[in-house]
Parts: sequence; C-alpha cells; structure tokens
Amino acid sequence: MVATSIDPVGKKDPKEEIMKAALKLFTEKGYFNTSIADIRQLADVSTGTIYHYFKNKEAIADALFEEVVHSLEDSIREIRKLSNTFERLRAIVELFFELAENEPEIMRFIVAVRHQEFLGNRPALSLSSPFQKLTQIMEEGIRTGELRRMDPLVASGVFYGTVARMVLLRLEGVLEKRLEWYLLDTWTAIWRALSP
Amino acid sequence: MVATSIDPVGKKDPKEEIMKAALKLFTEKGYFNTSIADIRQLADVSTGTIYHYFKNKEAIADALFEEVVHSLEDSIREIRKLSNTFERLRAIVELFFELAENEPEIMRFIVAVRHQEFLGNRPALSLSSPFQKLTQIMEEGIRTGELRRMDPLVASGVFYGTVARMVLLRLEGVLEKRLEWYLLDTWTAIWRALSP
DNA sequence: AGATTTCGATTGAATGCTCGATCTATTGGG
DNA sequence: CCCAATAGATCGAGCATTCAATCGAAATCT
Repeated sequence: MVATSIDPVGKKDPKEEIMKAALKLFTEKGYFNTSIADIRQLADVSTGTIYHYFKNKEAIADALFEEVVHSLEDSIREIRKLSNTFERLRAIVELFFELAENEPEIMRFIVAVRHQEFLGNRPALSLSSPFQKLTQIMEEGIRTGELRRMDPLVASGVFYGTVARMVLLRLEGVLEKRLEWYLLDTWTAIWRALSP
Repeated sequence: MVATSIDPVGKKDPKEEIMKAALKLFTEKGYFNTSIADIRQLADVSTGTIYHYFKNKEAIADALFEEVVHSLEDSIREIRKLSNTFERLRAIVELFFELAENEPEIMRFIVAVRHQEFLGNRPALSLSSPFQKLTQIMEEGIRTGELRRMDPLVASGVFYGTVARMVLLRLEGVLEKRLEWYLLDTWTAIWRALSP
C-alpha cells in the first residue's frame, strides 16, 4: 500500500534498462552480433516492450549515440570556460582518461564503435560537434599564441589521436596500469607537440 | 588459339577478384552489410566459385587480414634497416600517408575496420605484430637516447595514434588536401613529442 | 466505497524475410 | 576420361518486426 513497487530500490525504468543492456552488448560484441533477443534477456523485458519504446534496433543505437554526444558536449562546454588553452586541453585528457576507467562502456562506444555502419545518415563521430569544438579550441590557442603555429586540424589530430589511442590500448587490455599512471608521460608528449 | 583467355590483359584469377571485391565492399559498407551476393556480383563469379576458394565469408576477411598484416610487416622490416630512429619513424609516417592516398581501401581496412567483430579469435590489430614492432623501435630509440625517456607504450601510442587519426580524417574527407600537405606539421609535432 | 471503464504498458508466440551455406549438375582443359 | 572449376537453384537457421491478447492502475461512475 505504501510502496508503488515491490523492489525497495530499483525503479526499473524499462527504457533505461534497455539502453543500458544495449550499450553493454553493442560495445562488447558489436551491433551486428547483438540480437534483440540478447537485449531482451539482459534488460529483462519482453520483445514487445522494446518495440514499445523504440521504433527498431537502430533507434536504440541512435538514442545511445545522442545521449553520449550530448553528455560529451556538456563536458566540453564546461571545460571551455577554463582560463587558458593549457588548462583546457589538460582537462580534456583527464576527462577521457577518467571516463575510460569509470565508464569503460561509454568510452568504448566513443572510440571503438563504427557508428556509420549501422546509423544510416549520421555524420561520423569524427565530424560530430564535440570534435568540432576541439578544433575550435585549437584555433583559438594558435591565434592567441598559446599553441605553436600549425594547421589546427593537425593539432586536433595529434591531440585526439593520441588520447583516443591511449584509451583504446587501455580498454583492449594492452596497458596494464590505470591510465592515471600514463597521464604525465602522455600529457608531456602532447604539450611538447603543441606548445610554441 | 594463341591466347588462353579472351581478355587481352586481365588474367582474372577468381580468388584475387573475390578478395578485391570483398576488400572494397567490407571497407565501404562494412563486413555485416556485405552479403555473399554482393561479393559474387562485384567479383563477377558464381556462389559456387566463392565457396570453392573460401571455406566461408569469414575466411575471406581472414585472408585479407593476413595479406595486409604481412605486407605491413614487410614494409616495417625494411624500414627497420634504416640507420636511426628519426629516419625510421619518419619513413613510417610517409608510408602510411602514401598508402592512404594510393591504396585507400587497404588503409581503411587497417585503421577503420573493427576486425574483432567478425574475425573470431584474432588478436586486435592493436596487438598484431606490426604494432609490436613499432613499440620495439620506440624501446630501442629510448635506450640509445635518440628519444626522450618515457614509457615506450606511450611513445608508440602518441605516434600511431596521431598518424592513424590523420589518415582517418583524410579517408573521411575531413582533410581536403592530400596528406603530403600536412606531413611537415604532423611530423614536426610527432618529433617534438618524442625527441629528447 | 465499490463497481466499471479506459488505455497505456507488457507479453510472447507467430510471421516473413534475408542471407550464408550446401548440393547437384555441367563444363572444359590437360 | 578425369577432375578441378563453375554455375545457380535450394535450403533452413536466425533474426527483426508485428500483432492480438492480457494486465493493471488510475479515472469515472453509481
């Protein structure tokens, strides 16, 4: 009479359960190796429920993509408020490294999933707004003399390429220590590459 | 009576035609979006012929992987003969940039295909022998003092991450000029990051 | 309060289709 | 005459999606 649900803690919003299960499976086995039946089982819902909340399988991936991009945008927007380019870039490295340790599935979805293969018309993540914002930070840094004169696309390529590669190596189990352990070396290398 | 084939030039080795078609389709649409029928059509052979030369669809991808890795190994082996670390790393950047312009499909297969999703038990390309060789070059360079003291995995992460990212940006059409145009900036950044 | 209606949420069996793989038949070069 | 090579029809498993039926909690009525 008091509680609306038997389970004292879990609200079990089905939509969230479905997305959580899909994220886990998509990043673990890949989109095409994941069947609706797999998601159904892990999320502990019926087929019908899945199709009640999502138009089809692709729409689940689409919702995940949207969510991750928005969350990244928010983080980057916050980071842009920092006072100088050094702080901004360093904060982005730390954000990615921390995410990789604490939310490996989300990070895998960002750096290791080929979205174009199943998300019909989305621009590649390489062209999505967080990446554009990164290039803007580079342009600004070069303009103010905080970064060396160079093509901004090369600057963001060096930066994102390095960070994403370190994250991937960690997610694949090549790096045995936590990413914080590699932070100093990584950041030193990046800053030497970009600073004047 | 003279020629063994009607076509004056093309030998049309079916196995090669199949692999060529598969490479094109796998890199363009992805492994799972490519059907045997697609390959059959593009390679202009029958289903029976495909299964005569390959056990199954996966075996085609496997053969491609093998071929690419071997060819990469050969190139890296040659490059290791160069006299110092500077020359070696620079040669690798040039190799990747040149491959991206002249053999975009092969390059896409290297940097943009998630092999683990369909090649059962292969180690990720990140762990394959060309990548290990790269890390060895880094270790050696650090030992001889040609590179700054740092974790060799970070060194190879910075290096390969940057190169692969530039290549990918080019393949995705983000970089409008040929990669040679970005070579100087890219190499300067890499060398600043790694040199003592 | 109790009975009745309503409607979104949920279920899972049924459907239909794509596609990898197989199989039998035919060909033609040595 | 033999056997590798080729052809293409056929099969059947797996999978995304649909659908008719049921639930259950609130809203409305008596």
